[in-house]
Amino acid sequence: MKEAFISLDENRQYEILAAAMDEFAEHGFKRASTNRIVKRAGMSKGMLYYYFENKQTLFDDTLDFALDHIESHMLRDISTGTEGFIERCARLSHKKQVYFNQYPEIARFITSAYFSEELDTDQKKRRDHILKNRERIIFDNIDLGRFRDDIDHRTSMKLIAWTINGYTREMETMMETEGMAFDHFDEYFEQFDHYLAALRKLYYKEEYQ
Amino acid sequence: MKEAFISLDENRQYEILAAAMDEFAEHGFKRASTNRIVKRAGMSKGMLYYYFENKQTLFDDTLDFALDHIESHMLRDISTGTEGFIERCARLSHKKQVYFNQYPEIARFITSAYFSEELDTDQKKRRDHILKNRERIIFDNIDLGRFRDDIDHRTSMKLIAWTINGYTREMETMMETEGMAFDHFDEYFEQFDHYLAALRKLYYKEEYQ
DNA sequence: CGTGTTATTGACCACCCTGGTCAATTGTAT
DNA sequence: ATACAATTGACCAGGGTGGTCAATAACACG
Repeated sequence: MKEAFISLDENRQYEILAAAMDEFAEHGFKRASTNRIVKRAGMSKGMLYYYFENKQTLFDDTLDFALDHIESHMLRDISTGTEGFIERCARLSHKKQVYFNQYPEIARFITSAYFSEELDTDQKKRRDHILKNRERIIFDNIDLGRFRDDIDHRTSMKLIAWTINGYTREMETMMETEGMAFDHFDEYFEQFDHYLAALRKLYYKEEYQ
Repeated sequence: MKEAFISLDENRQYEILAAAMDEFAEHGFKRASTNRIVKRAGMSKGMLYYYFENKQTLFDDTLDFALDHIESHMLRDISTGTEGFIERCARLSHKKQVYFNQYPEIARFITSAYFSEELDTDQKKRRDHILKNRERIIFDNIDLGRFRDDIDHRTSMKLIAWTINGYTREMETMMETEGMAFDHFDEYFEQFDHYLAALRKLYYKEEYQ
């Protein structure tokens, strides 16, 4: 990441990084092609090496950017006071959904990095640290009193988390295959509320439904 | 697929096809390397072309084999009489789990083919036909009377399917990352029964729990 | 206008891997 | 000894790789 790149217009920076993220996400580091990256970004081969030292630092800088971005955009301000587990899952899920919709390149890139064996030790550490944080926060400050008592609370939480993940996964694939437009967005949230109401009826005591 | 391959020992045939499936699953048709396939299969380059015409027919024959295999091993005898939806999902999920565990190469290969744009029209048709069948059977002959009536039956079925998929997905990733041995298999089924009992308590009328 | 600086190009490099071939060798059964 | 099947891996032309660099284009300042 040379000064030439840093002094670039911010939007142009993002376009280039997005091209790199798309390519790295699809092929991994080793099989990613710098030729395809410059083609995607609409620039010449020379410019890439005017902006970055080499393929490795391009990848490192891109990963740094992506992790910074997801930390500051998705993981900031997700802590709250006490709430029900269903509400917690729904909130986090919604936040994730919005982020994935707004920055699909970053989301895909980080997802692929999650399974990658090509990261160095520091990068793996940072990636795992972020994921650990997310897992911790989901069970923090939950009002367990809302759960019906004839089912173990841990069991309820597992089942609810699986259910809501299933719903969001189905929506994701629907959006990917059909290319969901913004007018379906309301419909999506209506449906979501419908299912959440059902979940409350199933898992909560009557007074919390 | 020349006679030389057909007259081969069946196990050896499978080893070679498995090597091809691994490679195609990981890289898709175009980026798959015949050199890596022969290395995985432990044979020389020449033999591959002694057994198959070229890369394309190798892929076609491999896909044919895989689709035949999954049809006869996983999709045969999955129809039954009437049963509850939870029991249906659990049964199909279990069957899938067992198959994925026994033939992971085939499962991965077909999964990758599901998203592939590199198939020809006939191959896409056949692939979609198999998947359609599987989707149809899941809602056939379900005893809807078991569901509690204060929640819409379609809603219940959606929620249950997402939940059980979530569980099996978690088990799959656990097995992939930790390399689950057979001694954990019992534990896995115990847990599964535990969650199924909870689901029955949640979604069924009292007399069916 | 000239001059110096920065941005930008794409032809070019040596290298590696590709799908596929084939003459040569080994194994085997008669 | 002979015929035939199985098996090898060096080899091919072609294409893609990460990376370089001399040549320009664009622009700023005087």
